Amino acid sequence: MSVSKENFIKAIYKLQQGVGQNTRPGTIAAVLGISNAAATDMARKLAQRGLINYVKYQPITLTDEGRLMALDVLRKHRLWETFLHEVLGLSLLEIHREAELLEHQTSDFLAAKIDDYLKNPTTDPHGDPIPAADGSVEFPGENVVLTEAPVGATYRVTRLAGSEKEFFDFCSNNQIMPGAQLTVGNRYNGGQTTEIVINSSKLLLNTDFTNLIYVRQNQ
Amino acid sequence: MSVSKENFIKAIYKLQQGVGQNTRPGTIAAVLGISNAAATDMARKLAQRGLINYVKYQPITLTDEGRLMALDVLRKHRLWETFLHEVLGLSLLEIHREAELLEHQTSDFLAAKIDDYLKNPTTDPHGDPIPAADGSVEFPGENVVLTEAPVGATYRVTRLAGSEKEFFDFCSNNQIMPGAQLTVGNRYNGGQTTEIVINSSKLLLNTDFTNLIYVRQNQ
DNA sequence: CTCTATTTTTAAGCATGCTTAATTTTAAAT
DNA sequence: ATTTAAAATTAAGCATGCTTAAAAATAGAG
Repeated sequence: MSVSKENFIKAIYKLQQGVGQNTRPGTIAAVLGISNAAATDMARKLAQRGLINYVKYQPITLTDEGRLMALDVLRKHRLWETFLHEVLGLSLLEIHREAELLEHQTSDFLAAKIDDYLKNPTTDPHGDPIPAADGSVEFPGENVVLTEAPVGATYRVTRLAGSEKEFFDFCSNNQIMPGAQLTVGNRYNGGQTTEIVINSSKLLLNTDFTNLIYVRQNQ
Repeated sequence: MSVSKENFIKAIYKLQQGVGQNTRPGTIAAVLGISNAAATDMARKLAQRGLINYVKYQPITLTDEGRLMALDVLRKHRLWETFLHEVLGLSLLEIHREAELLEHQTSDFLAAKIDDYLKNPTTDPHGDPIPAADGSVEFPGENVVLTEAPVGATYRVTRLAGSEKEFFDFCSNNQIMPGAQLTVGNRYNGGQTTEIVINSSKLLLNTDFTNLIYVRQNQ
């Protein structure tokens, strides 16, 4: 399978996971940075190979085979991220960039070796679950996006879902990382702004950041 | 630069290193497993980009820029081989196969991180020199191919230049690896067969294997 | 319910990196 | 020196994965 096809399948999988997102050609095209026409074209090809369900003008869904392929790529991506972070000390931003390339050139054999070396981790450094070789995934339990976490409670960060330098720089400058503890102090702006307290600093975050931070309530 | 172009440039570099080999399109095509026509075509394109010197019907040479590119790919290949061998415990055969893919998807940044982690190795597990980031290479000193090593002397293995499973299986079954000590006992068959003693076993090797084993005389 | 704006699809075209077949050039043998 | 075999080159064609532009379908606003 080609890099383009793997990325297309992966994009569909991720869009299906996200809330308020759709898997229409235009959305996929925007994610991948290609034209709508190219996305439609690719959809036709992948449907023919039995990887997606595609009816003209309808949203796309993955077949079982397509889902397995997406999970395979995601597995390799997240194994690399974990490896690059824990072994080579790359930052959260850097691991994404490198894993994006390496994921497509990784044999099942090599993935298994990395998995062994890391002692079969279940989440990557961003807090995303790492699918097993057979495609099974343990979805994290009672996670909630920070935008919607009730005021007054204390949480642990479980996941940083961004991919931009600005976001990771901010997180790293403020010790926001999976495992970190924070309290939601208040909400302003009709819910657009969330006040959190972390490491005795008070921060005001807008939804562009709080939508990317997932937390789990303590106890 | 594309994977095809990188592999083409790399093939030229390696053929230039080898003795009794040439850098004509047909030879390159055979190494890469493509048609002569495709090799000629690629030669024209790379010459246009200033990476090779190409005159119709003449052997190809690398420009300075092309040589640097070859060394960059080779550096990444050999860093990966070293890393996969030393950290993940892959065999000499396995590291080649995996590095062949990873080498093209490795940023200079990542290569530097791997290099640091390994404490700047100068040779890979096969005994091949690892070019530095600036393209400088330390060629091993008084190496000689086992086919031509004088009879009666004792040597250390410096390099295993093969890429086939059969060769590596044989080497690994007989403790032939960089650093191993051996004595050349005799030569038969008009030089086609070399008798060596290694680990108190006597082995008779033909040129298809002795051409791939490099040694340095003790002291 | 109709019109319009948006999205999707189709069509045509392009670069890359291959292929096979035909032609040209070179090299080797007599 | 000439013939012949091998190698290199050119030409034509194909699949992939894109592009832009035009046409068709859909969804949303009024």
